[in-house]
Amino acid sequence: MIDPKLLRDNPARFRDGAAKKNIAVDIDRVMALDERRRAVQADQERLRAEQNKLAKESGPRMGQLAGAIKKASGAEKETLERELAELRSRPAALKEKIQALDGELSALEPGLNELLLTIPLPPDDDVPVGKGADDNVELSRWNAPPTPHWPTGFDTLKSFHHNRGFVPKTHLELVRDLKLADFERGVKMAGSRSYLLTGDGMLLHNAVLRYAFDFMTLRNGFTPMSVPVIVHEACMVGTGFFPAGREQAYHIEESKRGGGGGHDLFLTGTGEVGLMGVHQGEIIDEALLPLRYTTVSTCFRREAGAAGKDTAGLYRIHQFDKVEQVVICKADEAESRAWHTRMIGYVEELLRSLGLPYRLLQCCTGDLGPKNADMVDVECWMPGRGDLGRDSRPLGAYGETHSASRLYDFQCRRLNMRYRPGGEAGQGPTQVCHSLNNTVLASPRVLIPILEMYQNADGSVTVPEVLRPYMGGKQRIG
RNA sequence: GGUGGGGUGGCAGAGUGGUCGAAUGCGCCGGUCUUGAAAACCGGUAUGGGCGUCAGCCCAUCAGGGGUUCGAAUCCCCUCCCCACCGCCA
Repeated sequence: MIDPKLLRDNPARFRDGAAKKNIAVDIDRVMALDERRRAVQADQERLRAEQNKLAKESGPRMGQLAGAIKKASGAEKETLERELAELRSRPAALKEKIQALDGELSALEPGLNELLLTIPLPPDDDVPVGKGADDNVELSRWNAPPTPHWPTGFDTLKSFHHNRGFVPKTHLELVRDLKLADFERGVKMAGSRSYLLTGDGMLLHNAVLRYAFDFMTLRNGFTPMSVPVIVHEACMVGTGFFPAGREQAYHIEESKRGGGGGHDLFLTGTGEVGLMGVHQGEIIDEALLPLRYTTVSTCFRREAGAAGKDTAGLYRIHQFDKVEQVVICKADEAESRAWHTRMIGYVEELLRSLGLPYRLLQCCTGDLGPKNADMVDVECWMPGRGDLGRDSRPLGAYGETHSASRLYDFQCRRLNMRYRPGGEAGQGPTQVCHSLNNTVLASPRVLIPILEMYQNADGSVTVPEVLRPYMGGKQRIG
């Protein structure tokens, strides 16, 4: 959520931000509702103050009178009753007014709160303005240098054949021929975009996840975590995936079961939700910041609206596993930016160690979600992807494998995660934390570049050297 | 799933209709004393929101929601969570 105070001070900034992101929100309506709410609230508070004062002043007298009336009779009783009735009439009138305002508030607030949740975080000024993915800007490329295994290295400007001397198979062909995955049975069991990983396919999947997890925890000091992947709606709203992405999440309607009770639950589409939810509603000890968490978790995505897109293979699927990194730091733009660079750096180092050519893309404003101020995607080279050449074989293309988001306080405000500057003894108000997140590695999607890049002319696949310890020393598949 | 007991400030723990945003202890911060520290003593110490140029004022919050009442931490209803025992279970 954005800071309502900032909205009041500078609505134009949020109007612009939403426009740049291509997100439709009626800022003027939010402002009007917000103003009305505060006016009603102020009225109500004034009346309450009066009510409290009256209760304090005349309350005890009322008690006395009520007691005296019980004992009294005749004219005396009548006098007392009259006095009591008079004392009661004023607070009673106040109460009616307060309740009327209460009614107005409860009619107003749900709508306002819902609208506030839909206002996106404005993109940073240095994010290029654009309509969609086509306007993203390439920041850098990394091409695999020569190795003993591949003396030529790999240059993505040249064809796979030129680089390696043979025509590559696509990952679909490789997993079929090497029996690494089974799409037919996956679809039989769970419908489209479902799959099984079998044999060496499963081993490779586990190996690369474990390698990435160890890379973040053992080598880079991130705290290893296991977090829930079925969560309450509050976690989804708090992390900013709802309401905008509601259609993307699997929904478990526990509340609809017989017997009543039970909260609805949602399957998370990324470990980010679980990691960010950990400290929901907490005031974090400043000395513990920045929190650096990493988790490996199964991710569930409905892929609503993606019908017909990337339907084949391991690219776009409903269930996958992902190592995710999250940083929760102080409210400081420079620190947030520094972490962003660092978190992308981890991914670059990881991909380089795997020998996978990649590029960094600065996402344009139109490609940002509601919750980020800035986002950098990492795309790996996938030889079996892209347009077909004259031989009806794919020419190769970059495919998104990572996404690094910088969110300022957008998430932490919704999650109510704060810290007190100056620590325990610190004076002054609490501050909302900043948060960032970035993929470390998602599999099986990353198996696509691994299999396609490491295939050999004879149809086998070499196991990347860094993964061999995680595969019992195995050097080759097939 | 069954039965019983609970949920109060950073923590522990009082409080069963007004004098309670809340005793007391611990912790924490500041001070006195001390060569220094400890002890002792004194003072301070929740969060969110609104108004105000400042000083400050006001409102809300005792798990959450609703109700009774002039007035609720306290009474009533619902929900959630925790603990104990029993049952079931990977």
